[in-house]
Amino acid sequence: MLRNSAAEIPHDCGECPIRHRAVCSRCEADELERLDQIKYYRSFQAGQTVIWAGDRTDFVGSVVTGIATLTQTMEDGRTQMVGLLLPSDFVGRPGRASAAYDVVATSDLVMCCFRKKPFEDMMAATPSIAQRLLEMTLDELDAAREWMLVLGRKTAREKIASLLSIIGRRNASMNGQENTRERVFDLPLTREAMADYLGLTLETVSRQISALKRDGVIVLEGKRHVIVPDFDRLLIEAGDDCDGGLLT
Amino acid sequence: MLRNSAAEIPHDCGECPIRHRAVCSRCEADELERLDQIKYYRSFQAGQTVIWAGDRTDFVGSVVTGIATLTQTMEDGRTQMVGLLLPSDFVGRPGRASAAYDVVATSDLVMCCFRKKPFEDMMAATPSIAQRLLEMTLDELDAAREWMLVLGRKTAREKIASLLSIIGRRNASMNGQENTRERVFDLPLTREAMADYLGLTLETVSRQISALKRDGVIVLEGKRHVIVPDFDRLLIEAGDDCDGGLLT
DNA sequence: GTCAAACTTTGATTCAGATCAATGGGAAAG
DNA sequence: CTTTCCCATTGATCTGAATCAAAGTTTGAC
Repeated sequence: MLRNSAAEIPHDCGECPIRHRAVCSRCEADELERLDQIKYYRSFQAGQTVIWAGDRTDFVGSVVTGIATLTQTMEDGRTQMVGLLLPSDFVGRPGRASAAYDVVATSDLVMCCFRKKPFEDMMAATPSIAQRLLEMTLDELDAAREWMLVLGRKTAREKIASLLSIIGRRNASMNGQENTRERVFDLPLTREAMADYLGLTLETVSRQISALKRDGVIVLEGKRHVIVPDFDRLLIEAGDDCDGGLLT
Repeated sequence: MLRNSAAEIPHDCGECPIRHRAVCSRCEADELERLDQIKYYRSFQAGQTVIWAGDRTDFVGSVVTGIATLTQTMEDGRTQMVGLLLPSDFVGRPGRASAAYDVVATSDLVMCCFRKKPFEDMMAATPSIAQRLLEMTLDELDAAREWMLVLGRKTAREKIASLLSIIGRRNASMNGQENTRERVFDLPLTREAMADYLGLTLETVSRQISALKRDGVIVLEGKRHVIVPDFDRLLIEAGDDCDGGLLT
């Protein structure tokens, strides 16, 4: 059963953990105040579907804490993940009536939602929101295009190494532990979810993770806790340029 | 040798073939006039590289006529196309100093370019441009995500059928011949370019096109001219919903 | 007209990853 | 403590697409 824990959630934008990265990050105090009037928090449990593809949606919003996935499914059941939503990522498309993809909570999840119509109105009147959303959308487009290279041209081993390096990188940028040779993080995804992300089967994911472990590229503690002794080595395994690719 | 045929290009926005679809489509007369002052046309011959990945770029712009591709290349030479640029599509990213991808003219190409700094300034001051660019970027993101499903989960035959259906659809929407059972168009890409788009080899592309021809899904006249007797049949071969997917 | 270059098709063989099939934990429920 | 369920690993086999190889076709240059 759904237990809505909105009461435990901080409602003050000043203390919001994604205040400086989300769609509202460029808002002034008065703009935040107006956003505050149309916002509300929603909690989801791990495994819950947040939005069904094709459904009408009456809200957009930001991931505050937790992780969600954006997934596309074919009639015969084949599925492809098309986005991984981490804290501060935006969900929904202003100007569109129905959802294009399934959104599923991978961990327990808290979202800061805005009623759609008021948000659209506010966006039209508030350049700082529209500008930030454009910037975030362009970043997502770049990520999607990098992912197209992974899906289209990389081997299974390179795909796994690519996914690990992306998670390792995003994790480091949140903890401020960049530029360290060793990196440690938890995998937020099951083997099956990784397979859906990478266009592989879960068996192949498992085999390639075992292979990377055997070759000393990674060390596993349990199923989810990953230690990368030499991050550059991982990037080489991913087929990436060592300098970390295109983003600056 | 490069022959710049700018003299033959219409400079009047009122007669521009992409006036109603490009990034400037929502501009008023006075805004167009200001854009006019920072715009210039450039022509490229088929095969010419418009922008090299990593290069500093001092312009952004729109494809006016012709077709270009957006391509990513790994050190060992594997390449993946990550975008197909048709008339009205936008090239370049405001706010970024260097190009992330190679842009190559697939046919003879005319672009309407804006010097970057003035364009960025104007975007900040002109909501109609920023709004339209956001809309176009969201559309591209949707297209990229649909492509991720194609790359990650579809078979070679489905990939070819998907590409043909996308070209057939975009072509129909430009000629206003929607809703016809039969559709006719020219392939704007070589077999190799199709392979780069689909994450296949050119041999597999050739084989699957031959197979679709043998099975009567398509009729070929020459190498490039395609007749699709029953477009719904093609969509089924592509593994898509017959209703044409998510866009409305 | 011949020739060269670029593009395309088709065939034979190989191989990476899918599929089919057990087996192995670990955590929560009883 | 045992059972159950979910997730993960590992093995055996199969197959779709890659790779290697050779012609065929079209176009434009000379």
